[in-house]
This record gives sequence, C-alpha cells and structure tokens, in this order.
Amino acid sequence: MSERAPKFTRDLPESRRKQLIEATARSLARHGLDGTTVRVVAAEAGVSPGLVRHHFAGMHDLIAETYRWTGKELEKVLRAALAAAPPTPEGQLHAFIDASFLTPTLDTDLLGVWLTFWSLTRTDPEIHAIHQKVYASYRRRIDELLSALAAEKKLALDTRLATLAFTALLDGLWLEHCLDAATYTAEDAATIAHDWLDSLVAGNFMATPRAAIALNAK
Amino acid sequence: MSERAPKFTRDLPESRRKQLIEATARSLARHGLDGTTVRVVAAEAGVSPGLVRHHFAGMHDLIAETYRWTGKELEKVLRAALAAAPPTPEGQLHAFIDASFLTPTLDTDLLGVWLTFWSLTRTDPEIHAIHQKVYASYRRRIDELLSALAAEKKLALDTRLATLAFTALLDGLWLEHCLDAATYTAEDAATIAHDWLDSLVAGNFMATPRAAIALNAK
DNA sequence: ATCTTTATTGAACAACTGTATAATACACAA
DNA sequence: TTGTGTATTATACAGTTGTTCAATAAAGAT
Repeated sequence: MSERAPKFTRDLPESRRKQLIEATARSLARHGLDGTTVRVVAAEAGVSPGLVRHHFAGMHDLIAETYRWTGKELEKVLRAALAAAPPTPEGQLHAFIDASFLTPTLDTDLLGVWLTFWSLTRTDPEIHAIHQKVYASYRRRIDELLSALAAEKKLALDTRLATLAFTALLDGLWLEHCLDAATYTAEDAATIAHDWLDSLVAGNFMATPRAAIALNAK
Repeated sequence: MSERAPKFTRDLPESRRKQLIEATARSLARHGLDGTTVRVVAAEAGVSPGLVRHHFAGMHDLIAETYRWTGKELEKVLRAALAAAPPTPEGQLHAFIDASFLTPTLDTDLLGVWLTFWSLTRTDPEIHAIHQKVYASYRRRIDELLSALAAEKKLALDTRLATLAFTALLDGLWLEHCLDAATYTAEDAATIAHDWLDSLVAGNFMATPRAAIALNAK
C-alpha cells in the first residue's frame, strides 16, 4: 500500500525511438497522414506528446524515420524469403513474388504506410531522397537476378526494361490490391506475377526491339 | 475615370465550381494534400476563402469533387484516343497504352493528383467509394477489349486475370515514373506495355493454369 | 431608375497543429 | 541514503486550419 506505482517508466533512447516509429506506422496505416499528429502518435505509443520532440527533431523527422524503418523492415522480410529459396535466379525471383504477396507480415497495414510515403515523395525533398535510395537498392537486386537468369537461360533480354517491368507489375498489383482488397486476392496477384515470369523465362518477352519497329512503320 | 473597376465579377455557380476544382487540382499537384488549404485554393482561383464554402459543402467535399472531375477528365482523354485508333481490339489496346504515356495532357501534374487520392482511399470512405466506381468502369473497358482480342485471335485467355495484369502494369509504370521521373522515360514505359501486349497476342500469357501446376507440385 | 436576387467578400471564430519550456521523477551511481 | 543525469510529463504558446456569418455589391429583372 505504501508503495506507489511509478508515473512512468524510463527507457533507453534507442528503444523509445523504435516504439514511437512503430506507433507512427500504425497511425499512418489506420488514420492516414492527416490523422497522424503528435498527440495521436504519443497516445498510440502510450507516452506524452512532449516526448516526441525529445527523441526526434520534429514531427517531419519522425515520419521520415518511419519511412526508413519501414523500408528496412520490408527488405528484411524479402531477404529472409530469398535465403530460404532455391539459389537459382528463377527460384529466387519466384520466391520474391511469393514474399511480396503471400507473406503474413506484408499485410495491408504495413504496405498501406507505403502509400502515404508515395504521396509525400512528389512534394517533400527529404522523402524523395529516401525514396530514391530505397528503390535504387530494390531495383539493383532485381536487375542482378534477371541478368543471371538471362545468362543462364541464354535469353536476349533488355534487363533494364525487364527490371522496370517487373517492379512496376509488382507495385501495381500490390497497389490496387491495397486500395480495394475486394477486387482480387493476394493469390491472384501472385499468380499473375508468376505467370509473367514464366513467360519471360520462355523467351517471349523483352526480346523484340519494339521501338525500332515503330520507327520503321512510320 | 469616374468609372470604378468592379471589386469582383460574378459568375454562374457551375462555372465557379469548375474554377475552384481546377485550382484544387493544381494545388494538389504542386503542394500536395498538406499544402492544399482553403486559402491556398482560393488564392489559386483568385477568389476569397469564403467562396469555397458557398459552392461546396466543405473542403473535404471540394477534394472529393476534384477526384470525380479528374477521373472524368482522364476518361475523356482516353476515349478520344480510342476513337482515333484502329477499331480492332489490338489497335484499341495499343492506343490505350500510348494515350496513357505519350499524351501531353496526361502530364505528371494531372497524374500526380491521382497519387493524393490513392493515399486517401484507404482511410476516407467517400474517396474509397469514388475510387471503386472509377476503377470498375476502367477495368470493364479493358476487359471488353481483351475478351474481343481473345475471341479474334482464338486465345485461351483468363480475361479477368489479364485485365488485372494490364491495369496493374500501367498503374505501376506510371506510378514509379511519377515518383521519380529520372529513372525512366514515358517512352520506356510505353515500350514495356506494348511489349507485354504483343506477348499476350502471341499467346504466351495467362494461358497456363499456374495454380493447378503449383498444387500438383505439392 | 429602382428593386431583387445572390454571388462574393472579409473578418472573426473555435479547434487543432507542431513546438518550446520548466517542473518532475525515474533509474542508477556513489 | 544521497546525489546526479536526463527521460518524461504537463502546460503554455504562436500559427494555421476549416468554418461561420453579416455586410457588400454585381448583374439581371421590372
């Protein structure tokens, strides 16, 4: 009875920062960017609003850090999926697709946050810089796998365009699934992507120099 | 000299609403959702802030109306492109791709607005409803063309999945181009999409029941 | 000219935003 | 136990938000 409960518990800066970042991610997923305020995030993390400024330069900084964290989190999941898959280029790429759509941790909440960042990328220079960094590493990985695939299967492949097509297809599929989950399932998305890759392996893709054809037609 | 200039000019509600909607679209493209406030929009349209509430139920309503307007504007451009193209399914689909990437009116500004709406779709019920309506009509059109294509070319095609793939590829290509125009050009995007369609026509796509294969493999 | 309608203005409002700051009290060392 | 550092709280603050509303004046009707 004489022992009073502490009004709050201290924590290491590193740990508290992570809690605030995760709270921000949850808020972005649920309430969108508009609804993600200092007070909402603080409440979500179970701390007082003032603590945000103590651990971050400001609200904008917190959101940017949440972007970086989400990117790393995503990469972690994908990396693990690739490590467990067959070490062939084809096996790795198929595993990449499965990880993108069939992994429980890649739920619409986690990916819904991504949409928020996309909308910020066009107008916010700092977010734009983060975006470039994240996507450059993302595309490099795909490009390496597609190059290895082309070499192994002896495909005449424009790996640059193929990489762009692959990432665009995955992003598009996930985007539309996220915007309206009722339209199609994650399994549908995976099927489509796998099928695209199969067609690529069969050599029916990115081999025809269409641009040259179009020029001749004129 | 005795004639004083009018402090403002009146306008028909319909006309003024359109001006405000267009001002909102410009603001969304330039300053993002955060920067699009009642005062900013009013200044962009050259009117007083109070006028917004006179023509719209509120700021939220204005943004929703801007979504509807942008959707119609986009459909108008696509419809015109299809009307000018060869009436064959293949010709129509290729024209659809060109219109999506090579039309001057479909600049990154107009499409940048779309991103804003996407970010709202997940958390705002009204925007979500508009999104469903717009995309349903969008997909119906593609589905009809792909069905006609499959019939003409006698392709064993899952048109539902093919439609999803087609729209996802276009959305993804445009999205990533919008987010970082330095990565690839609109011509690159068009080339990729045309190539995908060519591959589809050649019969190398969406014909294999991958799901069944996967089940047998287990 | 005068009247009527109503599009338009501009300021005032309450609510909310991110931030600044002083007081507090937890956790650990001596 | 006492002292020290600082994570944490709570409040206050200035700025901005969407909205309200009475006054104004433009434009057509009479």
